[in-house]
Amino acid sequence: MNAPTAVAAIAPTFSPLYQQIKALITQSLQSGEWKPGELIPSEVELANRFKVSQGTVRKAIDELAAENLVMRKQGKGTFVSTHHEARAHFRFLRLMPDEGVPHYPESKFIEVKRLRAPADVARLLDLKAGDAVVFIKRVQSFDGVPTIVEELWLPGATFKGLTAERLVEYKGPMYGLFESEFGTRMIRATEKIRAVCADDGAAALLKIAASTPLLASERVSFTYGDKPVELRRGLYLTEQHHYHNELS
Amino acid sequence: MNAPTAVAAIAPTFSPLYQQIKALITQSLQSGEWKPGELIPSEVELANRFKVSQGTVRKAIDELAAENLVMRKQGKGTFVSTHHEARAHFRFLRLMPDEGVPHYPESKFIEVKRLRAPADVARLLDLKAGDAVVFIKRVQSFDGVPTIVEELWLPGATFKGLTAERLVEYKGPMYGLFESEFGTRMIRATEKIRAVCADDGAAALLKIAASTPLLASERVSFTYGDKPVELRRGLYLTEQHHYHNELS
DNA sequence: GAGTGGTCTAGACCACCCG
DNA sequence: GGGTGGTCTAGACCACTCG
Repeated sequence: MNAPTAVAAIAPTFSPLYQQIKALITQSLQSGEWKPGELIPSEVELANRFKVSQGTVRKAIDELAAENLVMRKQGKGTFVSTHHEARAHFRFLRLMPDEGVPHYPESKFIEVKRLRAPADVARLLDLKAGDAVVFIKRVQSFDGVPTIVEELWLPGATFKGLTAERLVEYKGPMYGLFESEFGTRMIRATEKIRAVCADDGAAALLKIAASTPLLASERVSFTYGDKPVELRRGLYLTEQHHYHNELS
Repeated sequence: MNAPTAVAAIAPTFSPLYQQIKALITQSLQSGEWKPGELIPSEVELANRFKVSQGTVRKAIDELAAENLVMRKQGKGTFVSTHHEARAHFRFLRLMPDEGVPHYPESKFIEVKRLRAPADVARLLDLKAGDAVVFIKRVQSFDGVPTIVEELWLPGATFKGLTAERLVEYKGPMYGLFESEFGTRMIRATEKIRAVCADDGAAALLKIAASTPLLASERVSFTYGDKPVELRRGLYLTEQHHYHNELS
């Protein structure tokens, strides 16, 4: 493996063993061999399966834990991460109340429909313009105060059978629903944030004056293999809340 | 070490060896034994010094590297991180151009003076109201377009001798100056972001209409030991730029 | 070729959880 | 008491850098 060839090696042909193990474990996560919330085999068991030492498996799992794909619990084992836990809820929700403890908002769905992807949406979701997408529009409120108006675009192929009923009856974060019902786990996301003036539509939904300044966020979320699976455009009212970020 | 006592242990008295080593190395970084940009002793050397195995030193340095306090370079050694490098420049500057490659803005200083800390500033900087602080106001421009107006508050005791001249003549990011001239390295920061309307002052400096929506950021930066050493309140024009964030 | 960080192994022991 | 992850060690070898 990684033997020199007659021509100079262009690409880095060397891949550490623990990275290969990590890739194998990731495959099992992706294929659903171990589902979110479940216990994965112990380190010694995986070491035997892959014919490597425990230390090598350990280093692979270390990285997966750092990327929030699994969670280690001393004395119990290693578990597949899930969006169904308090810990995970605030990983993607960065809007915090200026006073008081963070909590999850209530959702009201305005619109849920299937349509064909506009060019800009298609580009961000790695689809072709005209491909089927699910469009969702909702308003979220903290303690009854409408604060977020959000439009989501999801690849239609992945989210077949997603209806307004499913969304309404489901309690908890939407990423939990996506994970349980559609086998799609959001791993990471990139966000672009700017300041804008509320247009008439947003102003009406948030019950504020038009031209109130709002935070505008465009988020693209990715699942395994860096595949984009959600475009979310949100407007945030930041009178009683702020977007929290840690720079490190 | 960590011996059981007659009474039940209340606090977790156990601290892994590598954490203790990490703390010792951090002390040396803080004390200036190894300065930013410099090479620190090799892993074997540190292992000998601390009478532990190389693996233990390695794990300590692994964490320091993950926290951006040091940088490893295979074949060369481990270096103390510094803000004088391209890599570091965009760790704290999250405003990116919508088009084109990120680059550093030019600064124009509006005001540099020493005064007594208002109550809110004192609280965030862990000072007493009335303590001496340095106040800086500046405008930053990308390609000649004024885009950021920023007010900084710094503890007067730490930044003795900081003058407008030093700021103006210094080329490069301000954190580089703070590091080189005042021995204060910014390690991490927390940021609160909201949308606001430009007031007359900001509008004049940014050459925009009053009531243009702007991103308002309040950042508190910390040095070693989680000590707050900078409060920065910025207004960002997001017509041609956006605040970039990675959620993971 | 010597020195550095990076990988891999094997084995011992510790802290934690649970039946 | 037996299983799990967590720590620590000692030693071998690999990849990279530089004189």
